[in-house]
Amino acid sequence: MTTSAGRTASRGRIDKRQAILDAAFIVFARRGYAQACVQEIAEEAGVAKPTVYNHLNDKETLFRHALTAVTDAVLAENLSVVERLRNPGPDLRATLEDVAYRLIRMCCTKRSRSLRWLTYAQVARFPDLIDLVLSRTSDQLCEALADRLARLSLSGHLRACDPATAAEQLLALITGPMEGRSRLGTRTASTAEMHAVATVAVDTFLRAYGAPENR
Amino acid sequence: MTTSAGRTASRGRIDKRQAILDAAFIVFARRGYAQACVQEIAEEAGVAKPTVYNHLNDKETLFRHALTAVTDAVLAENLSVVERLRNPGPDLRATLEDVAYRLIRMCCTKRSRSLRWLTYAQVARFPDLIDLVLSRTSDQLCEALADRLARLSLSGHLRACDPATAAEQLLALITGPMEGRSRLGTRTASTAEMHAVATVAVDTFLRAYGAPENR
DNA sequence: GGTGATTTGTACTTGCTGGTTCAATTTAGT
DNA sequence: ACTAAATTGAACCAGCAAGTACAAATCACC
Repeated sequence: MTTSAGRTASRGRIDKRQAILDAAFIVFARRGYAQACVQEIAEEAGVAKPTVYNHLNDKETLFRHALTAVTDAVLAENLSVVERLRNPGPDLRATLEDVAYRLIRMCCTKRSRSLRWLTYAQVARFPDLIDLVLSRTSDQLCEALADRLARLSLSGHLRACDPATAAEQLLALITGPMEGRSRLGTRTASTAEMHAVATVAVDTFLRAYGAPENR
Repeated sequence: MTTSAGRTASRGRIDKRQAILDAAFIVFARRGYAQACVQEIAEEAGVAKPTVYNHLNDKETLFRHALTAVTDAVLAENLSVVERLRNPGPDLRATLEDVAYRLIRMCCTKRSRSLRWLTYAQVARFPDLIDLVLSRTSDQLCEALADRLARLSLSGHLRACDPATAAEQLLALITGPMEGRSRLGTRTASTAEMHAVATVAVDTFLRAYGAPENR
């Protein structure tokens, strides 16, 4: 932790910290926490092993920093997708299908899958990471979606309902089937399959929550 | 469960194989695969370390056998719950809520959670286990549920629909929210919370798939 | 009681990996 | 060019766990 963010005393060469964190996530995602050895991370970052320990104290902080960084990135992407519901076009169903499809694509990203997998896999060793990752992804995403659904309900596009549970269920209808179809990320789903899941999820959602004219 | 099943040539003492497998699952669930040392498994089984290697060749086969055994047990329990839909009473909604609630309770079992966690956590090391566990739990459960829903559809209790997707979505509505609420099994959900999730899941399911009089 | 197979305890080898040390080298800024 | 910081490569230590060897003890069965 020589110079963290302030950046007055510049590094001897370029800033290798980011390269190390990126490499750490890649290697952790490839091997898992226990199997990932620091040597491999150093090689992936194009750096010597002691340099890794210069920037991050030990393997655990390396893991935490790498994971939180990716978590923030994934959250930002997800939120930007949900934000599309702020201006629903005349065809609500089409807009929802578009959002659902984009969310599915996000969840199938290598980065997103690795993030879910790593947090789930290390729940025994780092139980607090579950809370951090889950609150910054699922919870905030659900919250944002609930906001949009509430407005849609007020404007008469959806029937009166509890927006929080509606959001929770819509997300479940989207991510649940995809998790099974993709074998927890082992199999890569086709575009057609993702479209199909999105369509059918929105269909049941609108049957349950749509205003009579959208049902 | 001293002597397992057929077992003509009885072991020197009682059959310790089952005790070892049970202990293995317990310890693997407690520590994770990498952190679980064979010594601890042996102690948990009340057995010496070399005895473990007498019955199971190495740590990997130990893991595989323990996991498949638990998989089969969990599947059997889940199937027995879905079987309750074979005789739906006059109140379909109540029956569905009962089944949903029981499934939720199953999913929150320590054994069931450990099974999901272990398979997910070791996907990098044993990718084939994902297929084995998923096909014997999610897939077969979904299949059985689809069978029951198809009959309900034919008998006019549900609207005409594709039973496979209906089952997939009902399971998603049940398990998805619970996975988030329980923080991937970190937090133990209250009975009230489980009932609430079951009720609201069945409600949206019936809004989307119920026959007009059940909607 | 005898016999053969199984179990047990202990100790050992082996291999791997996290983390450190250190002298030599390279780099950035002046 | 000079200095101070950062980087590098290599070696090194410590700990931990998988798997094995082996002699002593124990059990099932006759």
